[in-house]
Amino acid sequence: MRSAPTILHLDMDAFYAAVEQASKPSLRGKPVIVGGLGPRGVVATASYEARRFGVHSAMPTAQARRLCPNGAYLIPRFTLYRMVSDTVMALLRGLSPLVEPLSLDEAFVDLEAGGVAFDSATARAAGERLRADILAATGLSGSVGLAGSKMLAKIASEEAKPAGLLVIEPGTERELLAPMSVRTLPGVGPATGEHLRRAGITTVGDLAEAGEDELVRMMGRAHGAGLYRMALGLDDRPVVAERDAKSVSVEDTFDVDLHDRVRIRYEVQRLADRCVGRLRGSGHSGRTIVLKVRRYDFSTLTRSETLRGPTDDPVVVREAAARLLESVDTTGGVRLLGVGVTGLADYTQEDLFAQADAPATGEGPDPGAAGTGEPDGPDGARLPGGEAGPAVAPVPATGDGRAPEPAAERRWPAGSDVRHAVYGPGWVQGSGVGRVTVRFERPGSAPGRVRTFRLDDPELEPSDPLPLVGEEEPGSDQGVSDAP
DNA sequence: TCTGGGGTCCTTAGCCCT
DNA sequence: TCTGAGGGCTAAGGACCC
Repeated sequence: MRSAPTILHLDMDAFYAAVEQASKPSLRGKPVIVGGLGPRGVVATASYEARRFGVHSAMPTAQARRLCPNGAYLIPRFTLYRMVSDTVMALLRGLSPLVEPLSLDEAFVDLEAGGVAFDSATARAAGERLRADILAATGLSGSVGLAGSKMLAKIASEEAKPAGLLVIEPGTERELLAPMSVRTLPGVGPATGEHLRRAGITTVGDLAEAGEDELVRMMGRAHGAGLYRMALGLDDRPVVAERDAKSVSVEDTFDVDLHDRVRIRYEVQRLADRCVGRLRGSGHSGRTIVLKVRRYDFSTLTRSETLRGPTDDPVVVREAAARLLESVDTTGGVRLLGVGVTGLADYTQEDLFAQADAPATGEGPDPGAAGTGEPDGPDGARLPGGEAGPAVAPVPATGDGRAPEPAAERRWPAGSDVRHAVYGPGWVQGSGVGRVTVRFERPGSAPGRVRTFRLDDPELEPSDPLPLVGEEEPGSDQGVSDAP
């Protein structure tokens, strides 16, 4: 806890939705909802216009559509969000070497370590400047909280939303926190909130009054003691740049529950391959393989297995996941499957040998001498009769069932980027009954026109997102090359 | 028509070892 | 030799966050 409010928390306002509005001029001022669009999708971010209809994060998209039938419903475009996020994080790093990103749209900055602030006035000035710089660089607004600790800086930015800045002066925190709901505190979610409520504790003041012993008795050692300290406004966690990842995982929720065991095995293999792809991409190998299964009734179970050494071999991960699946009862159906790897190590050449030490079983279809010496090769899970190789196995002709997947056809998810040979860049507004509707506009343009094409129109193709700011600065030339 | 995806941290329990 | 305490590791589940 320091004596000047020099820890800054930045939270971009309705980030995904705001990026979409900046990117698609026709959506500015309109309700925009970004999230999963399938029957089981949920809202990731709703614009402030959509929030007025009662739409909020984590709400099922189907419910959002009922509340706000005229909103624009878009799939997330993480590539673009990451680009914008990189720009914002670079501005933060200009303030201090100690920047701790929490997600694409949130970060802590230690202003003191950067030498840009030493008291209230200088901290506020740095925060105001930052907001202006972010607006200039991205066209987006963020909210800033400044305080003497991470917890309070985060609470401050929450209170400042949207598009504001709030400083919590050291010394004032206890009286400021006292009347707030316990749910304000980080780490207090629905379960803990309800637990506390049943004990008559609803505000942070109640929490402080309850005392540490009582909270530890109720919530356990770590949680209880932590809660008590937070209630007093005490938090001395440092801002930490460069956190190491601890696990990598992928998961899929299916539009309809899966019952067919062959299909379930196949999906687990695909997830294992995708997981390894991500693992390798991050330069890691890992030792513990985790299978996650969410059943038809939403009950979730996990099964894990720890190997003798870290691996990034798709065959090893696939086989471990297949073994784990054999211990799970899937009758009744599964709605979600996931595969993860924890116990991460930086990938090194030695890891390969650690895996290769046991005698290779199978016919070793894999390059790189990574035989998996697992004991008794598993059951029937050998199926996809060909490729043991890289990611995305094609649809296997499962001898004993229907094809697990419909043949790939061109799909145009709402919100995705496209380019038309004649009309240039645009985005998919909707599709159905053999048609796709595209709006032709770009970040710097006026709201664009809408045209409709056949789903298989050869002149239309998916494309990469355009940057929000930069391509066409006000002064520079306008649409020289590719506007029709 | 309920409830995504990618993470982190904590707790509990069983096992093995000292 | 038996018993107990305590640490480390593994496995499973739960809560929480964005």
